[in-house]
Amino acid sequence: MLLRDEEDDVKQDLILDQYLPYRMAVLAHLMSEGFSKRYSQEYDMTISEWRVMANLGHLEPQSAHEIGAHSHLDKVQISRAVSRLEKKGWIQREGDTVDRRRSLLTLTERGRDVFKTIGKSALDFEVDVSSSLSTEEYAALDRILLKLQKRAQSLV
Amino acid sequence: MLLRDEEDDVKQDLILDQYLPYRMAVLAHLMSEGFSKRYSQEYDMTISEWRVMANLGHLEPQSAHEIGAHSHLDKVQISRAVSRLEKKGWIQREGDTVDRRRSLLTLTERGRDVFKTIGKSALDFEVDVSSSLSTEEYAALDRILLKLQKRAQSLV
DNA sequence: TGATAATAATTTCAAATGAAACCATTTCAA
DNA sequence: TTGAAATGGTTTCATTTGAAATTATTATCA
Repeated sequence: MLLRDEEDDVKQDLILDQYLPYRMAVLAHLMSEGFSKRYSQEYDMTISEWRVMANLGHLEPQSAHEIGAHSHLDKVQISRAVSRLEKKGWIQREGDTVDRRRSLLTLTERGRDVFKTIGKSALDFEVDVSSSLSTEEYAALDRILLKLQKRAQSLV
Repeated sequence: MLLRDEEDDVKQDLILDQYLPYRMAVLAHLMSEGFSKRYSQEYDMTISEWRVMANLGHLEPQSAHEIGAHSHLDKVQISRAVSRLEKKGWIQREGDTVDRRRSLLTLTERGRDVFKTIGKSALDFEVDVSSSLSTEEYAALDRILLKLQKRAQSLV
């Protein structure tokens, strides 16, 4: 499709507020701000750490590499997040006996509590944000994001 | 609205790929990657620099403060971007005679050429990414993003 | 087999970033 | 007026980040 402005001409010049990648960046930033504002009150946690925990909360055990494949974090970010989380006592590593390069990561009991608490608050936040949308709009957004992500992925 | 999963229960546990703020972050990142991949071939430019230039490309002159209000960049980022851009010879500052704390920024001729070239490529990229959407979907996305942004803004 | 390549994860080092301090100027209010 | 507060912008300093190098282990295949 061609993108057209109000006069139905093909878009000629770039206006930042009307530019999709910019709008996505701003919105993603606002959401991340808004959410981390909630949990950082109680817990000191970075985005990377949160993503690692969320992955483990969903499936355990996983290696750093597996988490990387499901979190859009690179191996350095994960390595750092993991060592911070371990220091906090929220996750633990166990050497993989089959492949000794890897460690298998699991949440500790305290880590699981933290995940549950923050996870709950994350879902609340999502509900809050998307309360501005109708059920149909939410469904449309889901479909559209899938398409865009697939397409954007192919362009990287 | 309540968010429901496939079994039509209210969402109970957080799954990262299905979590809106995460999906937005990933998509925004993919777009920014994809686009900067195109222009960074020819021009060495950061996101902050690009946003400053895009603002000036749309409206000149502007002070750093005005650009900040339209770019979601803080004053430190802008100050740095501006001095880099000036060093490259793409923008110029002129002291504001009315308020001598401010500088009025404009693109140089070369800067405008750069803006035009990259702006064109940015629009091409947007067309590419959104080619996966129908006209209706694109319109829906526009509406939805406006709502979400408004809502997210109110939650920060 | 054994040499080479590939993989998982960590470390290093330079550059980017953010928060707070700072400077210059302007606004406000007593 | 004039002194305090506010504003526009820059600098400083400590932290975070990313790319490339490094270490340890496993896979490949001649």
